[in-house]
Amino acid sequence: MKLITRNTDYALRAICFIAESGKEVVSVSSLFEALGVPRPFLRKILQILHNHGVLKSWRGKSGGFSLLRGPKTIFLWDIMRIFQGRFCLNECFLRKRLCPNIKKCILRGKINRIEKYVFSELKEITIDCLLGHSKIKKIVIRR
Amino acid sequence: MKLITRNTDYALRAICFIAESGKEVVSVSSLFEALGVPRPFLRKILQILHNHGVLKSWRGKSGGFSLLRGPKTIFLWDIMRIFQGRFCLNECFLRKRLCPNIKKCILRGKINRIEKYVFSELKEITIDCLLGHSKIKKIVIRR
DNA sequence: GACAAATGATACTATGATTGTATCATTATG
DNA sequence: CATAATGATACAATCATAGTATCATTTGTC
Repeated sequence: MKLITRNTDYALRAICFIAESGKEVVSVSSLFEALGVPRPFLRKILQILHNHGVLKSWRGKSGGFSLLRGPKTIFLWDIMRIFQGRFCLNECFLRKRLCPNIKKCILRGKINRIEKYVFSELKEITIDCLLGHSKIKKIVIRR
Repeated sequence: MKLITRNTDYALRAICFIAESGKEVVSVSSLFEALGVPRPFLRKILQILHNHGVLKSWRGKSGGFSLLRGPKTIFLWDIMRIFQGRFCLNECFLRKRLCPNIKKCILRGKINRIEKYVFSELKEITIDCLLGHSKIKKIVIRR
């Protein structure tokens, strides 16, 4: 079980790369070469990020994508929400129906406590947290 | 994303029911009636629990399953391991290969910290924790 | 001993989410 | 006006989870 799915992961790699590239606009081509993420999949992911107001896009020749906001104001949590929907560690179903015991369930309470902690930790993480911040502007593929 | 999958969930329900039933041996039939879990699936789950030394089984007419150990010595963690394998919130893959950046990855470190906490919380939970412990021995369907 | 009711073992199927591909339309640059 | 980029969107593959089916074996009861 993964906390972060592949598309969120790829999105993060792409955003970090754009943030660290120092360029105004980064094309799918250069992202593809740098990250090794499947090209059409990467494209789709970038378009979704654009549609959700994370990236700015530039169409036409020498077009590409750039960040709409600074790395300190882009949160991992938001990216996860975009690709993974509502976060929930509990799935209280019994044969596709809500479990009839949901109110009394002791385990549910315990999982919810854990979930709360995980939430709060994840919510702290920004793209800026994930960058290398090395003085030498070396491009590094990172998650 | 679920912390606990359906089969683990059903296994827990079954174990709790057996623990609370007060009977020596509980058949799949009675578990099925009480829990509403798909019968053949339930059977499979119980057999797996038996093979992993969680349940004792009694073959032949009026057979069934019983707990091999007391509820205080059966851990949620063990049941999860049986059905969900090794617990891991990180999946550091890039196109089916281990991500080349795995050592420097900052996100990885953060997820691992969260994982550690989740581990430690889950490891505390025993079947006994999940039981109702009401004086009146009322059978309740619970997770 | 025959039958019925239980589990043992195991192979198969269905479903759904994730992951990825393909294609055509549109836009901007040189 | 050709080319290289994104926009939109439908389609396909893969995989894990969830669930089913079947035959063999064991045991209690009449």
